[in-house]
Amino acid sequence: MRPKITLKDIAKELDVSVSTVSKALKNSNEISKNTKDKIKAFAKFYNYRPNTIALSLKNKRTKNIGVIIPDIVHHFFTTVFRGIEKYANQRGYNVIICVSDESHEREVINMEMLANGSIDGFILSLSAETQQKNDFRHLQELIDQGIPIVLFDRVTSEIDCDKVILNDRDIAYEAVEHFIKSGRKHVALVTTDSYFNVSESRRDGFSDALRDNGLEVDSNLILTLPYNLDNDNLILQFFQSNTIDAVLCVNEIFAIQCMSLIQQIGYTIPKDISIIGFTNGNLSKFSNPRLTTVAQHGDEMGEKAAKLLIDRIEHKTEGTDFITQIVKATLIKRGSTIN
Amino acid sequence: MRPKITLKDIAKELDVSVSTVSKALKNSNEISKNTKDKIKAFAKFYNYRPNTIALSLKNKRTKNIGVIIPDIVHHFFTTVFRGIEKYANQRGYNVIICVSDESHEREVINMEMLANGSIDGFILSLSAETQQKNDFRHLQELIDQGIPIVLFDRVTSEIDCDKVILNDRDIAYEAVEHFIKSGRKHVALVTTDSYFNVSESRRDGFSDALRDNGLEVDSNLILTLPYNLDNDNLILQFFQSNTIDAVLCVNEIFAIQCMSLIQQIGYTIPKDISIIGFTNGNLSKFSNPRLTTVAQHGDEMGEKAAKLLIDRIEHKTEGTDFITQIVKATLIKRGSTIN
DNA sequence: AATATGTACGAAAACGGTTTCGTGTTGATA
DNA sequence: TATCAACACGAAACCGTTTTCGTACATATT
Repeated sequence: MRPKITLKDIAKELDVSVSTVSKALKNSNEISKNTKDKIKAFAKFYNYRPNTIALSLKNKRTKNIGVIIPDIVHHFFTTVFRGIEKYANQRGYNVIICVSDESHEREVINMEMLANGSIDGFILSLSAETQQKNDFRHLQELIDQGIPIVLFDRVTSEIDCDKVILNDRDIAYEAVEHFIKSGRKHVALVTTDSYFNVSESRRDGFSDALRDNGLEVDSNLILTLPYNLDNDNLILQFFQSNTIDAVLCVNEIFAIQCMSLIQQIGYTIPKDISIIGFTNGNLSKFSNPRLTTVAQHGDEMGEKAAKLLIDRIEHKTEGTDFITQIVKATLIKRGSTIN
Repeated sequence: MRPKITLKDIAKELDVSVSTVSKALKNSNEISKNTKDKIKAFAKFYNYRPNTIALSLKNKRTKNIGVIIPDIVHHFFTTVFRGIEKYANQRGYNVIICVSDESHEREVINMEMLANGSIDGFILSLSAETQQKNDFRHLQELIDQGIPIVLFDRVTSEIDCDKVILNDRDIAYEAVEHFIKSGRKHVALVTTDSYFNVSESRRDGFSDALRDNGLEVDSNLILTLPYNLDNDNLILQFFQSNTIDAVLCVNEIFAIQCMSLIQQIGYTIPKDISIIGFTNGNLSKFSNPRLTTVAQHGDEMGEKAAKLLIDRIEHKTEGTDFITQIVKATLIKRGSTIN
């Protein structure tokens, strides 16, 4: 075993002081060429790398950013994460990730765990429970301590910080108009409980599009599903007891479930019923027919969030107001709608 | 802004020494009850939390583990990650994750980046390129430095360390026998290039099962697909120009693609052709028919890997030989096979 | 010859903790 | 009353860096 070498080791071996070694390796012109060459050669030979922890302590900057997401086995969040990681690495940052599992408590614990020096800032998407409880004290606490935070996708207006969101309302509007343009008149919405800010925005876009096109918003055509349960019966009943010729689903799973059950009932997609989902993941790409879907551009959201955060950490946005960036979703038209 | 409070701050405020504060907060009996109470109350009021970085430097242990995976937008890897994170958090560890994106260079860069003090050990699954090049010097280097490593799923016999793998050969064998028991005689395999150790094992299980059941291994019935390309034509041609009544696919995407194209050709699943895939993700759960699949129990692999690593870090396995743990896959029988 | 100017390096403090060791004060014991 | 242990605390070292400041020596300037 050949443990890592330190400045002190080099200094002792070459019979100079630690400060000389440090300066030599930074090519300081306080040190003679001769000494520098000697030290550099030695350091290179023994593959010297400065200890990151010591640097963090000294600089009070870790070059780590903490990411808290509600779920990791989830297409959208992983794409966002990929965007964050890609951008952060480019700027020399590591990413520490924690999963809140939709739990408020785990969100708080994870953030507190990381906030004691481990990271320079947070990127997070609120857990379901946090949104439900409307309890953001842990965020405010960290902001008060001077730790920058960027919220993405599941955000809240209660906290003043940089944010990255999707144009949820507008893309839902666009999706519904896409239905209407192909002659659909009975457009349904399958959504989650409204404490999710994104669900609310999507519902707004849905309703606005109907009204603007002279259609009535029928609350019977809005199905609200609990998050992680077996919803098959609710969905079946919904489509059997209502006249529906198009349905917008706020996520991919709902869309695929609906598609499957609709077909099971005996309807043909998109002839009888058109479907549009959110999240352009593999489920949408490989379904039969292919699912028309809202691409949320998670990579882009991640990159934007990381840029906002790192600029804030490095004081590049010193003094400027907090920024909310909007990522524009795209409607990917495939076989589940008439295009 | 109210920055974090340090031992020194408390000491100054209460007019005692830093050492007294430190001891008091650790409830040392060197300190009088009176002083302890005073210090604890003060610390609690100001929400004192020891600085993790300082502790890391002192203890030469960070309580961080590094995870390197080839891809994050990937069901299997995310489930493994979830297992790692869950177990690691229980034991007070954070998880730093980096994505190699199947690139050898990124794998090396990421590991070097983390190896300078940021983490106490690594859990990784080799990138495609690393397996292809058979270049594991970066791993050996870290092991020589005394940094423990646990490999999972995509492992190599060239490196001596703890490992967690799936019983790939056996489960492939079981899958093929499942086909044969329902009367299938022309079993095909859709796989990736063999430099993946897992693909090789699965191919072995496939071949062995055929031979053991008196069937011939026909190399025409083995389709090797490149990793991330549009393979539709290759697949179509494969099924059109061969007599096939069952197909084992080494991953979920291949399985879903095959299912879709097979149906497109006009065959019925599972009447004409049965399908089994690997990875029990959403694609398999929501396909039509539901896909019979090999559940790889990523959570369990992750937990096992994390346990092995942390035990190694904490010297609980001091001196013992390196361990290879095998996770037993399960065949989930659904509609794409005759059960 | 006295002074100024570089040059090349080392000592020490700092980051925020933990821990070992030393020490002044108190009360008990012989 | 002298001795000793127990108690309660502080000083200092240490982890691995960076950086400021001081300084010995050589050379240049007047």
